[in-house]
Amino acid sequence: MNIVFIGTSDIAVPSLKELIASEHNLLAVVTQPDKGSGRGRTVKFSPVKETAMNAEIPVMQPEKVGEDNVLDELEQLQSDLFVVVSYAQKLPKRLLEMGKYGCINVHPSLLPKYRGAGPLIGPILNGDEVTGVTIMEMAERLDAGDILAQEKFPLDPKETVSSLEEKAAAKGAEMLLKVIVGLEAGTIVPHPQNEAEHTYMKQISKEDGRIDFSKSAEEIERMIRALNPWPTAYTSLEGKTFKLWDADVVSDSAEQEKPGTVIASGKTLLIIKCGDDSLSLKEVQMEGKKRMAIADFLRGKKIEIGTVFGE
RNA sequence: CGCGGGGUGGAGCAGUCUGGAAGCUCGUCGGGCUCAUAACCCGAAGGUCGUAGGUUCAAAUCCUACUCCCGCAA
Repeated sequence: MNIVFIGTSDIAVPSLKELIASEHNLLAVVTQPDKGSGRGRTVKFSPVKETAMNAEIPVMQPEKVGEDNVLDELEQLQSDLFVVVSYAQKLPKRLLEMGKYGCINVHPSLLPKYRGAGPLIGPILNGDEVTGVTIMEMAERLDAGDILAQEKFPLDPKETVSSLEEKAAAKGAEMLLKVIVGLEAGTIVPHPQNEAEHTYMKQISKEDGRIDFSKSAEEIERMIRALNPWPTAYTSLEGKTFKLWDADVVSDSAEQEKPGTVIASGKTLLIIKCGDDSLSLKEVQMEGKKRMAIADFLRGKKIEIGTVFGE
């Protein structure tokens, strides 16, 4: 089958690699334009572009995929199918109807739950026990298309967005090839999403990472995992940003302490009071420093009991 | 040329401004104390102070270039 792949970030790479390794014919890869990013504004290629270039597949990087000249170019490719994974641009109707088998999307959540920008973050933030990957026929409305395939898997108690992304990317890639086979054979029956059950995750911003210690320790611990690797849950210490990469919930008997206060400090231990229960910090990062185990951090920095974080 | 912090024994840091014997808290190894210990006491090993060059009687410290790591911003 002739396929055009549309995607950008890391989570799209396993799917792209599967397609490259398959018998299908990749006509082109569409990805976001290179832009100066990172420290010192170095221009870096997207992970998808890297992969495509290594496989010597033509790459297109339109500023807006909806422009007529871009669509004309895509149309000339005469692709049977368009596969979209994490592209971050809305696709116009003309493109959705272009391929013989249409335009399918790999979405790392159990649609209709977690439509939108944070499908990986939602399940962790809410403490779900199960999540999954959905492949759907793309519709004009965001993430609302008919479902072609869906598979579930359990979330690890210490799951982070990074670890979940890896799992979902691998699962998605595996499902993708099966779906393509099914489309060709005509054995897949699309079924519509249950609109009544849909939930939506909005884009997370840097500010969402600031920790409010008056929340429960459990809530904060989930937030730490949900915001790893970006933007990372953070607070402040001595006027500097202090990121939390890992922490465990512990019960305490210091009900009267103000949230954010250090209630225990030792050579390998630092416990902060939260609104309900406390957090024992495991891995932290001080502004300008690398992330490190709490024992390493405490070796060079003494934290007195009573110190208050986030002020 | 976006802004900024940093690279010092195995780990985390101080020392750099005001050049003049390599330090702190740990870890490791050996010994002691102890019923015992992650506790305590005694001792030891372990460092091209990111790299290269320069200034100087003398450089971790001052000057120049390079490199790697990190925070912000995007």
